[in-house]
Amino acid sequence: MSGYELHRVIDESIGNFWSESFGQIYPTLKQLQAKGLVSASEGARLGSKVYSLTELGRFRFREWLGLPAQPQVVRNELLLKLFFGNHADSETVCQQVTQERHRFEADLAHYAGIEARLKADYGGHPGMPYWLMTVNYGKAEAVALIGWCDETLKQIKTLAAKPAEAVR
Amino acid sequence: MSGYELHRVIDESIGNFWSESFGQIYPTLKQLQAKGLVSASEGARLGSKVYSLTELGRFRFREWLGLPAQPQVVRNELLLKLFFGNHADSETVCQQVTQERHRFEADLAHYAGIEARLKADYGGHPGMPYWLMTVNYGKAEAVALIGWCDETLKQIKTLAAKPAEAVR
DNA sequence: TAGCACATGTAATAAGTTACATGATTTT
DNA sequence: AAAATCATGTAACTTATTACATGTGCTA
Repeated sequence: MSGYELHRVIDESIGNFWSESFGQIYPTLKQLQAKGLVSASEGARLGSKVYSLTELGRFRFREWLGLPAQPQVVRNELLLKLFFGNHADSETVCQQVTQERHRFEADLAHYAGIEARLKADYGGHPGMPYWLMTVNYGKAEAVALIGWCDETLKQIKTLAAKPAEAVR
Repeated sequence: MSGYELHRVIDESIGNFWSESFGQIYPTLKQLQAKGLVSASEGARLGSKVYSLTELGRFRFREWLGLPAQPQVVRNELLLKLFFGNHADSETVCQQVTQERHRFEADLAHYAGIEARLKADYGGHPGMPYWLMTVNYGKAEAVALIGWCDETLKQIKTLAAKPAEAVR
């Protein structure tokens, strides 16, 4: 597909856990072409290009699938702020946690939408079971962290009510 | 504290969800000093500096605590590979998921260690309840995702056994 | 014909890691 | 005396986003 199309498809399919900008996509496609991993042909419009994996590219792709996935470096601003929670008033901290809870709720709704659209548009596709597994990852995470938000909000309120007991 | 100490303390306290390298720490301390948010004084060693928050710095810090936490852009290589699971054999995919499961188990053990050390070394500290909340976040996430790993591994094995039924 | 979606690409900027260079102090 | 730890700092590099510049082709 074209770089433009690639961008849209990435957003729509794996947007929950991956993203690429045009500034990455276009230069990378050129590099991949230089390495012989993709080939370009004329698109429908003037100046547009349609890329396909070469045989070498497909081989390298499968090779990559077997390489152990590297975990990314996590930077969680909510937790950073929560860590210093005793320097803020409890309302401020609750606001932060509540906002995160809303975010996870929105994620869940989003996942439900994706799942429905996926099943409606691509029923029977061999990739489907794997696509749903990635959605389930997000769901499992969101459900667990909504539970954490609720528990944490309760704890913060308890702390605010009886600050003397909090330190025990 | 000194830049060096800051690096160590960050690793030991909030290392689960935040990290800073020397290449960030030293230039940033200088910038903070230029802005009047921290002040530097002579350390115990020749050439070493000990930084403290100024009153303005402490004010800005509290201000920052109230600003809504921004979620970071997630890039999950495991899910990216899993998404293309139908292009690999099921053993390869299982390996990836199993590796992730090991990672989460290791995280859990790590959190247990942190919690024990925290309670032993800083019992009664007013920050403790908040510190434990950040640990609990990691625990909740890890437990949920270990569950997802188990469920996913089961599904992949089912797919491998009856590929024809998989797509339904 | 105006506006939107399609389409490519580069430059400026941001954010951060790694490696290197250097040296003091403490511990073994 | 050697090794480890404490300590500062810079330069090179990597990775990625955002904004900008430019233009095509369809549709209301």
